[in-house]
Amino acid sequence: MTQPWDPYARGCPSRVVLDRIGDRWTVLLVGALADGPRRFGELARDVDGISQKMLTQTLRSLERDGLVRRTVHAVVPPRVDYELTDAGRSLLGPLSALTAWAVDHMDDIVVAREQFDAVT
Amino acid sequence: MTQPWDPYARGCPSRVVLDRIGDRWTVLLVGALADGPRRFGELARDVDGISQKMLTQTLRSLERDGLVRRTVHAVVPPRVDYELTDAGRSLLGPLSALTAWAVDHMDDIVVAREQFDAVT
DNA sequence: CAGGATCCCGCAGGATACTG
DNA sequence: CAGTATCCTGCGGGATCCTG
Repeated sequence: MTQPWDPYARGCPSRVVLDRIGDRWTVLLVGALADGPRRFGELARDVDGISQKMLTQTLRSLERDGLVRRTVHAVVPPRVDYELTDAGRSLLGPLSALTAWAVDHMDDIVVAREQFDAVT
Repeated sequence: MTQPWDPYARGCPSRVVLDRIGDRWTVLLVGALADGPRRFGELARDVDGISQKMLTQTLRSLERDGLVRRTVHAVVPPRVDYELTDAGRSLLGPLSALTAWAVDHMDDIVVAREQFDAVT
């Protein structure tokens, strides 16, 4: 239980990673790439509500972190594929556990909120 | 695999939950409460870098979602305990999987970033 | 089609001061 | 001690227009 690293400490590298997860779109995007390579436009359509700017930006961050590989095909019109690296795929497990939890508990949470708001 | 709910859809309640996880402090705070009840001041000290405002705010959100229970002891000086509810504790599993992943991969990620930045 | 470049607004969130 | 109240700023992030 005693971890060599303390995620709660400000300087800890693992916290950097947690911050990345804490990005609104990262989780959604990794999930959207779960089933294989996707093109820019596909991702824009799949992840509801994301802007091109955020899509580009998040994709870059993931690429920078070595979680996503970007492949440019020299054709016209341009074609660019994004796919998870091995590291990226390894994140899928923990993430799906999280979304599963989300789906399992969303009803309870919605109810809890309504009760809380009713009192306040 | 085919979920009845689509977390990628904007209106899906599960997305609300994901947004909550996507809060910078939520994950850290839930982790800090893992071992049992904690007082306000303890949490402020344990979670490095959090401001009082954010601590209060995040704690409220968690309480509102039914993940944390707030107990006020009528003594002077005031004493307030925060502890995870059953629902809150159920989040611990998925979350620890995530932090474990973070600790496991942080080195790779740091290296990947340096390489990426070196090229760019 | 895949993005880069800009403009701009809202609000997350920090710092500080005050209170029961 | 455990907050609330207020002020203020950075930047997250959307909308829009442009290019190879």
